[in-house]
Amino acid sequence: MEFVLQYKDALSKARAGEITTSHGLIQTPIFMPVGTAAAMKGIFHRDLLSETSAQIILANTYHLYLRPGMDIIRAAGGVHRFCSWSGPMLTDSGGFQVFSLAACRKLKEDGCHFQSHIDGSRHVFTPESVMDTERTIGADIMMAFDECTPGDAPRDYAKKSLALTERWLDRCFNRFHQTSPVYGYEQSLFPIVQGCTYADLREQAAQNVLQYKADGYAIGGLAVGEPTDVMYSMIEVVNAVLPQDRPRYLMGVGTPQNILEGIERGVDMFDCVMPTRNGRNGQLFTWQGTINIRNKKWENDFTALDEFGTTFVDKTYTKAYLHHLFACKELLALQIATLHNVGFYLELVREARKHIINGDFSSWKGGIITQLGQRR
RNA sequence: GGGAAGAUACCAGAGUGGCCAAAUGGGGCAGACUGUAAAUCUGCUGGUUGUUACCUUCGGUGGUUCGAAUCCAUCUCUUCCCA
Repeated sequence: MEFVLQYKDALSKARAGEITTSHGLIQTPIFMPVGTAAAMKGIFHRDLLSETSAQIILANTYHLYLRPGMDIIRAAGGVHRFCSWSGPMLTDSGGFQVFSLAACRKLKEDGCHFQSHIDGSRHVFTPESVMDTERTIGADIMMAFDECTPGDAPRDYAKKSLALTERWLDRCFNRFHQTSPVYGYEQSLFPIVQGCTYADLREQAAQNVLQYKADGYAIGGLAVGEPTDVMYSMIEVVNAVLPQDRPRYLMGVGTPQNILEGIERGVDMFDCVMPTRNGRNGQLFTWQGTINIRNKKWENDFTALDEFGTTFVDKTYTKAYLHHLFACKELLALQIATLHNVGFYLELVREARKHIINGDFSSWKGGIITQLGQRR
């Protein structure tokens, strides 16, 4: 994997660059749609490509490990072939499930002991086993196995948690270097900076990951309960330490506003379930802010779904029609809303990149934030 | 013509003397959702009022009772069964 930093904004930390992977180019800043089980809920990969111009998508180690299991992925020839996506892919390690499935797991020094949310069966995820699993899945970018620390963790816990993540990180890189790609193309491993909401822990964590000379670096453990302003300041602390010549990935973020603020602070890559999940729940992201298409006010609005939208659904369908589809719980509603939202997110980062290159990112961003609404 | 059951809030449907402004679904209205246990979850859904409180409601009318959606009488309507 290679990263070329192409443009740097004069008035902010915003950057535009290009990542080269074995499965193609990624122009940054980029948003990566989340397809946890190697599927974008409600969108054909074909449409993801042709309608939203998605350049890289996510899948999840924990979920793919449980279903369909590594035997099937290996037999399929890796995740790209299995799900028919020929572009770049990234796998999260299961570190987020340490957080989101806290109710069914025990953290130990060796790793995380999960009890499957599907059938209750027990599975131990160690840094080594996760590296092996991510090798088998075969994504272009593998994430280190970490503990995603809750945003409201007290300092003592955050410190202990970070220390565990750092010991695991060392084991991840050891295993990563001891093993080879299964399918012949290169894979990269990104470490994840934790440290919760404590600036000194974040800075120390950022310093610590530098030793691995990774192809890219991630900022994790944000947008997990802490105030948004705190998230922004943590990004600043970490990005001040991370190298300029490697991509920075802010994990799990976020709202359109969060993404613009992240870009302004030097983040290159984002992922979030928000456009897909919220879309399925009737929330549409637009340049005028979010709308809840289930609200009665759209019942007789026969204007285009989104006159500024870039996907075919935006001009093909009306707000009234999508409102109706949600009221009837039609499957088509989920497809339309999801495609629209993912299309919007990718248009958002394309525009950001364009304005970074044009040299007017800051003023453009200010205007857009006003348009979207300051909230969140 | 004879017999039986029933009428409850937008709909369906519990309740069968006080704890009932009335369970539960559905529908409706709004909100939440950030490395996906999520096509999910939460709140509200007679009126006025600040969660206290009061007022008007359980087919109509009239009773019994300290007190009625609940008991009695009667009327109207609905459904089913037998001819």
